[in-house]
Amino acid sequence: MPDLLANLNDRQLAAVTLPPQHALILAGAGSGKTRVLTTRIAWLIQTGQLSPAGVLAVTFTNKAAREMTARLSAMLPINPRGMWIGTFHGLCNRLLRAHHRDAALPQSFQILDSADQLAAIKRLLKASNVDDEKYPPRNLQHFINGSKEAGLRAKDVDVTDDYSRRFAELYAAYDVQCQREGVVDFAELLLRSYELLERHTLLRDHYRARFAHILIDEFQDTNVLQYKWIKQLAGPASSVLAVGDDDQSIYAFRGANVGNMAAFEREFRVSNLIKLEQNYRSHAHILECANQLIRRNGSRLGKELWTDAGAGEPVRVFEAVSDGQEAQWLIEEARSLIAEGWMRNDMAILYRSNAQSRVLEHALFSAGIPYRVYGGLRFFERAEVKHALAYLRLMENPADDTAFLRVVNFPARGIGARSVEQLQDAARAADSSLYAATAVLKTGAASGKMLGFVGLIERLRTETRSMTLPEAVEHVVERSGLIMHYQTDKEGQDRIENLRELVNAAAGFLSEQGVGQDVPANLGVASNAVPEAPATTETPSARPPMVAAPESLFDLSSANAGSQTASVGDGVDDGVVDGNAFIQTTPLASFLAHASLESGDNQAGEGTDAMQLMTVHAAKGLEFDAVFITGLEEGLFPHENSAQEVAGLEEERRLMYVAITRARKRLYLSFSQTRMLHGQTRYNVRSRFLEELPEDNLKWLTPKAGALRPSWGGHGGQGGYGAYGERASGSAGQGGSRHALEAPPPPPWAANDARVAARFDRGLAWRIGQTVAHAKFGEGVILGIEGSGSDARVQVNFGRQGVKWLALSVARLEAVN
DNA sequence: TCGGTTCAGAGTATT
DNA sequence: TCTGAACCGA
Repeated sequence: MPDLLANLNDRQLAAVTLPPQHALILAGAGSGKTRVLTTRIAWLIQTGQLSPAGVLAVTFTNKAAREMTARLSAMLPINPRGMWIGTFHGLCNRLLRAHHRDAALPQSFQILDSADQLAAIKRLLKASNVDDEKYPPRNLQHFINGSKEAGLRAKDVDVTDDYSRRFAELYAAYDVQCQREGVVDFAELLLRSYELLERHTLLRDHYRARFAHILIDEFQDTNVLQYKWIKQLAGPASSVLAVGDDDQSIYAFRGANVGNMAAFEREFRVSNLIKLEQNYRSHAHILECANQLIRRNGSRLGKELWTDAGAGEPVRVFEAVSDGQEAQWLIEEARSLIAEGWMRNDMAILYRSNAQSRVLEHALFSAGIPYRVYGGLRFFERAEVKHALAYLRLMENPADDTAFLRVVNFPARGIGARSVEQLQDAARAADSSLYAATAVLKTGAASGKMLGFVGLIERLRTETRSMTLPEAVEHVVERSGLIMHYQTDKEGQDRIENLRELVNAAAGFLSEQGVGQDVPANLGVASNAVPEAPATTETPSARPPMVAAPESLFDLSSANAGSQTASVGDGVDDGVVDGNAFIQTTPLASFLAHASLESGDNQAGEGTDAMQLMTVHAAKGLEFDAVFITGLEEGLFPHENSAQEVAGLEEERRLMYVAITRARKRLYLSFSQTRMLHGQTRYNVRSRFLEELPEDNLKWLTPKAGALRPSWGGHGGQGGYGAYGERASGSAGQGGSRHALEAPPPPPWAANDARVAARFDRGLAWRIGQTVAHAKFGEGVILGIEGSGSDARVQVNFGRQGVKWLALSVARLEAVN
């Protein structure tokens, strides 16, 4: 047996071999966090202190869960499937499937992703005749999710005025609608299983006794509800190990509550706080920058990274004239790295916002450098894939109105908005699903077409009955008419490819689950083990409502005392319920859940050696030999929407900290004096974060201009803007860049720069782009000029002081340079 | 039901 | 500048 503890440093060793008590591990970037987490589990099992079934390990992303599982199987000679390792949502799904009756859900409840949820909300607003101008669907969605993530049902929400009262009412109506349709949104997965555990004490006690060790990754990213969920599952005999890094908390905007770390320390009386501060990733110059920067944040738990890997190279800083020039410089730099043998895969370009990628992509494309952009549409989010899934969902759960509406007329079968509205009215009157309401519709051509659609779904269900999951998916993709529809579409080839890929995904899913490929998609694998078989009613009219009436919606408690005992006894201990959630339901249902919970990779081409482009957020958790952090400008990074408040600014600073700590060997920071944003050229001041880095660890590739002042000052003519060659040779002269650029041909951005330059000279005393000084606000750059004479006003970007309009007759401005 | 036009808005994002 | 959504006419 391999020695698990070999090569751990003292702190890591201490964390891995902690006694069974609650503990908080403050794990700095690159400090071997995942290794500690997995080795801890392996060590506990290997030393006989813990059985695999006693493990609950929670992550945020499927990727992290997969990595943990993979590392564990490499360390231990056991099948990690017996452990509960997964995302919060994945584990909640598992819990709810296993105890669906106690949770008042149909066994094959469907999961709404954010887009589905928004569609459901829009439908609700329309049905309730709500003015969606006054109550925008997106706001309501935000409100609902925010409330749920705080652990609040509609009745618990603080109502302060008519407006919020209406929101709360709509929240309640939305929950009723979801319940009627047998669907749950992401937040509901969490909240529902939280309530399940809260109300069913037997169930809760069972799991509390079972999970001897609970481990949570990225604890700084947990929201209030997730923390409550953990508290629900942690019993008197459980040990909770929370691993996180408050300095890498960058998701407050989506509900993460760093305060959970301090709360955990207090509420669990944590006596074991271990800091992992030795960094195995970056050279010292890079770490020094990270440390110095993050020290400016208040209210940290406190941590300083160190390395014994040596100083390495200083961090290079480049000032560009335009975003185009920034991109061009970056390409030259990347090219020389590639020439030196660096892998493109090991080089990343980071930016604060997605909009910045365009210029970079354009330049990379023109230069013929392969690149890969992270983000964007994921596989299961593609329209054609969602269409196919909607057919499958409808087969599984006819009450799913969201799925119904998505495909009732796709491919087009002559069912227009009018017919759908009629159907919706009928459904509302009968308090039934749209699917069931088709039987109620008596008259009109609409009725016939609707019945035809329902007939199609019924047929698909019957025809696929004895097929395996991939066969069934293929059958549906074909017979729904989707393939044929896309064949006539001239851009449909890719979509057809994706539909074929969906069939592969289904096959891959089966083998991942370790289930034979010959199991019928529609049949419960172990349906005998489940008290009630899935509903198999044939006709829509005869199909009973999927779930209990809305009145009983949140009555998860007393009435079920009997079944509570039963479900614990039923399955938990003989492994049925605690096994893979797949076992309790049909392959199709679990595949659909899988599709919702794991949106899939966003792009192919992972194998190719390409430069990696992504936002700083997306880079969290990754590392690269060389990293370019671009667009380090006030207003962009830190972003103008965040820089006004201390909390916002500190999160931006943590974001910068995350960005810096991605780099192993070489780090480049760049900013540009001008940047195209929203179709307009913006004049920017360099980011304050650059001032916050220790000068000793930096190497300026361009001369460092005075504080926060662009260096092009008052030169208005075009000459100043062909300055790239000038500038670059200057930096080479300073011994800066290794590959001096010698008077290149007019670069592609020159034209734009010339336009920019032309705008400077308006014959006024002040020019756009000019640097000025103000007694109170300091130095800034003129962004715009309005009016004339005594009415003349100028708009000035004072960097951290913000953008101000100043009347020239009042404000005393001085030209700088 | 479709295709075109018009308009507003534009940050980061996992499940 | 670019995108997505809403709207209108055929």
